[in-house]
Amino acid sequence: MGKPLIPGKTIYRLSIYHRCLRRLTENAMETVSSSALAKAAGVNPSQLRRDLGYLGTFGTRGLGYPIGELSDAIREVLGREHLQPVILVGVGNLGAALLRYQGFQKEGFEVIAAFDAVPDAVVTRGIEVPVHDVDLMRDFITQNEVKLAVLSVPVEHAQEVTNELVEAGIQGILSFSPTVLMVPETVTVISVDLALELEQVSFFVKRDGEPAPEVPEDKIVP
Amino acid sequence: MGKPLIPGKTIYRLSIYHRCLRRLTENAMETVSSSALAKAAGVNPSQLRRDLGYLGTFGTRGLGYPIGELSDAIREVLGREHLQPVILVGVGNLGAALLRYQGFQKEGFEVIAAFDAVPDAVVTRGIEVPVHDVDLMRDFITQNEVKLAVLSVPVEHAQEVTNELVEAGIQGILSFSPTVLMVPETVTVISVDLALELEQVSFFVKRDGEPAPEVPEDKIVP
DNA sequence: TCGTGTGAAGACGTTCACAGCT
DNA sequence: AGCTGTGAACGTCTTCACACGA
Repeated sequence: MGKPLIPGKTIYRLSIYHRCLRRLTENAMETVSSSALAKAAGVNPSQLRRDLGYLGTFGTRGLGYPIGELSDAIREVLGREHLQPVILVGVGNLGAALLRYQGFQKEGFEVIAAFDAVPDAVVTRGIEVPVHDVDLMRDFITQNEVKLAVLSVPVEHAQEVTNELVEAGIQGILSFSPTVLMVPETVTVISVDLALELEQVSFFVKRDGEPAPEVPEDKIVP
Repeated sequence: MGKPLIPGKTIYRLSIYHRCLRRLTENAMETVSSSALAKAAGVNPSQLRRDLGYLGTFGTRGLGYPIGELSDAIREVLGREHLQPVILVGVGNLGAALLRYQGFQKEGFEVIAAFDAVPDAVVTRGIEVPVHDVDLMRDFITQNEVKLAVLSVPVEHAQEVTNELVEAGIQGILSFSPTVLMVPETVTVISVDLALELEQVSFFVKRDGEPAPEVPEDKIVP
């Protein structure tokens, strides 16, 4: 069947719009125009209308979009009607910080457990999530039907742990390892490579004060 | 003048290639073919050749690319011949983890100082970088001619701190705040939004075990 | 023969511009 | 008048396919 697929980039922006809409709701607003929401999200109004077009017809010409309905529609498309349980593997510097980080909760994700090769060595100050030995990971995943994992193990163990995750049934991985992970086509991996992002910034900073040569579309916030 | 500009996405991949090349150098290799390097970097060989084409003509037909020369050429284009000093602002959970994180150093960045509104409250275990009061930030930036900053303050202070950074002369910001930062055109901002990335993964995880509907090009690692 | 370099085609994403509804 | 929805133009990125050098 022909699918009315939504482009990946649109999905990303829908998440942004969703967050903006939430702030508007708190301010007891009822409708937004494409130009207002676009400004808040840092995109072109035309692009916003195109993106929202993928959801169906929501706006009222001359008026704008109903915030509540729009927000619900986005949440449904993103598949975020229900809480998604997440596990985190690798409770080192970064992993521990991510466990203390409140941002995932705010966006509706619950990190229900963490795993580490040496859980006893983990400094659990400020961490409320239980940290187990990585040997227990597989059973935990199957028993709790966890689909999402955050991977923050050292790069040299990344592929190995990924294989375990995949075998246990994980279907999506947010990886912080600076390496290319091999996974079956059915598994989604998104990599956040901190050093690489810094390198991007560095490139666009000219040494002699001239303006940046080009705009890296996605990530730039005008 | 007509500029032979390198596309933003190519810049990003050049960083990846550079890292892969380093690993090859360690293994005492002298040349690579586009297909081998492409495989390591997780991209299409054609794309790799096109990307390297922006650097000039390096490869030898029938043989491949000389690793050393290629690596140097990329480093030059990326402007990474010399160490770039970086400061970090906001030493909370995430900020502290980033200070302990070795990945920036590995990629040739030196975090020379950190700033926080309440530096005394910061747990500096394992942190070698000095943490100063944010009041000292401005002078530090001007005196040390720092161009790059990592921003990991709470979202409600992000814009305010950004303004200070920009006024002090910072030209590139790697931000971890889930918000749109307003900066002059001369300043580059790249945002890493952790919750949004997790939301991306979540979307591509189907609830009924069918394969992912589409590939988010950039981030996916095949 | 092997593998680069590149014109040309194709896929994709963004923006314009305006018709049409309220 | 104000603002959405969308065809069409435009620009960018990716991939193909093959000529050519080693």
